[in-house]
Amino acid sequence: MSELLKAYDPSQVETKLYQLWKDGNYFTPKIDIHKKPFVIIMPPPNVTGELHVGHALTMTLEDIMTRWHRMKGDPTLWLPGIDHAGIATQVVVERQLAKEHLTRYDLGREKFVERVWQWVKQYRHIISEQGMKLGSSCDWSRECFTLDEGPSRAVRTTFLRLYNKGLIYRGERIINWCPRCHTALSDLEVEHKDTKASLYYIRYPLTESVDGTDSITVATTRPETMLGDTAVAVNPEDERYKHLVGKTVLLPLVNRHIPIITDEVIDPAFGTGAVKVTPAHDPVDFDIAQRHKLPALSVIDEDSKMTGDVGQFKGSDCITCRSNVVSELEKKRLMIKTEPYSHAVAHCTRCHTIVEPIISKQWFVKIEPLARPAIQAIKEGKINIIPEHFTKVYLEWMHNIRDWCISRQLWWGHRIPAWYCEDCGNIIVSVETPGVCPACKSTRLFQDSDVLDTWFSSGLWPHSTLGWPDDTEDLRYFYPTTVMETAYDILFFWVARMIMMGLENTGEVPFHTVYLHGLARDETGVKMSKSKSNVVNPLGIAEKYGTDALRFALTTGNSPGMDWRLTTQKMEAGRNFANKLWNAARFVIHNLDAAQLPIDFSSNSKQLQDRWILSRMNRLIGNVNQLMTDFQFGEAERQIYEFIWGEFCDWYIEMAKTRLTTDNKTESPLPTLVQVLETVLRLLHPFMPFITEEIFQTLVNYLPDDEKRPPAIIIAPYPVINESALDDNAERNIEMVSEIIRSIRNARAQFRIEPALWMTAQLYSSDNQIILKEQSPVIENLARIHPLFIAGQRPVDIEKTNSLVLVLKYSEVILPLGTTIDVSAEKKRLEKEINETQTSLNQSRARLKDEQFVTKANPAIVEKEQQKLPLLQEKLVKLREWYTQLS
RNA sequence: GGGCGGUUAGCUCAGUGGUUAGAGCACUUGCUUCACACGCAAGGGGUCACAGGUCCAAGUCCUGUACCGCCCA
Repeated sequence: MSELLKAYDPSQVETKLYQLWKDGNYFTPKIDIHKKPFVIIMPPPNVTGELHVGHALTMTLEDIMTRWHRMKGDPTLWLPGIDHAGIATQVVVERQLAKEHLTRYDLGREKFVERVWQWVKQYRHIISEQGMKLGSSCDWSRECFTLDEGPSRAVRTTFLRLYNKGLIYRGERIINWCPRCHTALSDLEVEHKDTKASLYYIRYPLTESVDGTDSITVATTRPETMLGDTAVAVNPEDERYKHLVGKTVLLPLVNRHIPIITDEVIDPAFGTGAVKVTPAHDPVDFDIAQRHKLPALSVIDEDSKMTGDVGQFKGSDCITCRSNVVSELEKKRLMIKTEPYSHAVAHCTRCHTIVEPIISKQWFVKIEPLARPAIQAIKEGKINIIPEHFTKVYLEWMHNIRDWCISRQLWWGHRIPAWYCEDCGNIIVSVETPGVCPACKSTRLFQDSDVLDTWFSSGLWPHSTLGWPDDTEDLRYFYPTTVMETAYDILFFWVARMIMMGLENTGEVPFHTVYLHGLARDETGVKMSKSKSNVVNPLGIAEKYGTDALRFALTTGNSPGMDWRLTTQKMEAGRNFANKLWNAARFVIHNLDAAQLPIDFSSNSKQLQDRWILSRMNRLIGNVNQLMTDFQFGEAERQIYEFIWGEFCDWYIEMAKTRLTTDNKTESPLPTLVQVLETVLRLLHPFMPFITEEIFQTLVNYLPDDEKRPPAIIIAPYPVINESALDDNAERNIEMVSEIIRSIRNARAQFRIEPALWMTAQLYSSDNQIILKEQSPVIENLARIHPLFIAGQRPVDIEKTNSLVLVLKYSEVILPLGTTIDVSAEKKRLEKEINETQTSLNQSRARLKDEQFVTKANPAIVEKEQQKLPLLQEKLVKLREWYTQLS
């Protein structure tokens, strides 16, 4: 057996195996209208850069589901894609240009876009390669890019349809403006950071005094915007100001007359209870102005500089202007006071520049008619979110959603399919580029220069990738898809918009289940992000530990929606597990090789050890299938791990060694060894695809030819439980055997008996002699006992001073030690054990006496309790007996 | 301000009502045992944050408190 190395070496096999799967064309599903397909549309990674471990988790979880369903025989489609990531990619390429001391304006739109396409070409390739290295079994033949012809047409078609329904409109509204990116942003693209600032109290003089009052004091964090004030507002219930409502103030520095109004949104507890209203530079004030038909006066421009009729302040940036305004007000004694104040300031999520609310002409989606059915779909259970508590987060957001600003002043993305006629001013929205104006027949048309928010195309992804708006075979068969799997931080960006747009365009939900995983943190618990430069390249890990080890580390024992850390220990654990499995396989194959006979592993043995491991394995199979169905992948994987290591390797293989080496009459364990190995390989394959395929490919060379055997484990059937293999009796009997072995080993360790030394022992059990005699070779080998004497009743006359008596659940063991034992220490040990046994016996009795328990508890639990009682009683009697004899 | 999550072994985390709460790493002791030192064997280590409640039964469900974190405004 030279071809199986002593330690598993992933670098030798991964590339080869991925090629094998590709050559077999296993990633592309066969459409079968009689079967329900399983479909995942991959949330496409941004083309901004390489994948990080967060993507690796996404890919691994999706691959686990995909491989599992494929093995179950479902036509399975996992469709990969890449996102053009408008603003993010543009920022990245602009940064690259900056290193050459160039801006995008130096290149011009056409050249710049060309430059971005170069970037895309390079990274699209890298990202796909990374996906393959991670073992992703997605259908590369269907891979999509958001700017491909198909998805682009879906974008334009959707735009047109929504426009025609009046759900897309163009208008002047207050929007979030990034002065660095020079574009509008949606509410989701700004992040609020708590900032320490000042609250300024400014006195606005009344045009005429009322009852001795000649001014009103407002509080603000942004004194510079006062230049654009068009009102002062107070709460209608605020008694302090009732006499001033309807009066006029003279706005300082600009000497404009503005009214004092009331509005419900004003918080009387904030500052003085009176605030200035600047409709052009504050979203709340904009709403107030709409309600009161106040004019909006823009005083800050797209570069965050003061503009318009603000006299001496014109042209200065906001910050400079702020201090100038403050000192002017101080000179005029209108600045009452300032106090420290902490508040949330909006920043651009891409470049972290402070976002300026300004009024601008943009395209918007009227969101309420889209949100309503999206709320319904979740409430009616047509879509299920895992973990469940995100349902509330989703609904909360959906209920408070505002119209969505979709136009971006960028060059990279889907250009807005709207044209303006230079002659008659007509707006033409169209999927195809129009030649003439339908209104005036002019050919002087120019297209809107803006592009759409990237997330506009993301919202269409589950149907646009399948061919929508065309009525394609893919769309008919694979839509609605099954699962949308992604990190919870893009629930709103992705999932929510997909549900709205999917329902709007197709009338059906885009997917039935949303599975959300947590965010990657580094070893110290800090969230991974490029700006903190603590991101980890998954391929580095895969190279060092193996892809399977990485996948194991990412998913084992993790639960949905929880953040996680990737630690060296976890990766090592994954690598060690792979090596453990590898060596178990090596053991089996060695023995197959030595047997030189084809092994038919389909027949079921009657041997106790075999019945035991097959029973345990089938329990595992049952659990795993249920856990997978419930999306508890981490727990499923953990249980497979524990079975392979803790039961198959530690006990079954160790016991099998005795049967293989001693020339006895028992049936060979080889068929069962092969059967269990082959089955756990299939169970584990979705999680650790490479090593399981590699072992499978080697193992089959030693098995008799079988035409039904699949050529690769990737398409082998996933194990299903064989109920008839469940064997409580066998499990109890092996528990008895292992209890004996463990106790003898324990005693040997405690009394520091040389591990290599063989010693004798006597084993007493009135009810289990036959089984124990049958299992004695195993007990002897594993506890290093010879000979082992087995009888029914323990005799009274034993050498008290140099024998150790172990009272167990099902038996008693006498270990003659060569030396004299410390009787008082031994009595102490027994006392402790008697007490413990007595306590559990009391508990058990009390429970069984409790009528409530007996009548109300699950009968299986009661029965279990009843079985426990005689065992405990017997043990206690034996412990006491021995204690008395020692005295 | 509103909402959500977390608090379990020294550390990182599982635990989806059932009795004696688990894993990996770390720790102690012993082992070059013919699959594996990426290993084997035997151990030590827990008031499941706190306070009430529901239930035959609570780490698990409910209410409240404290601290940590996140999201939204």
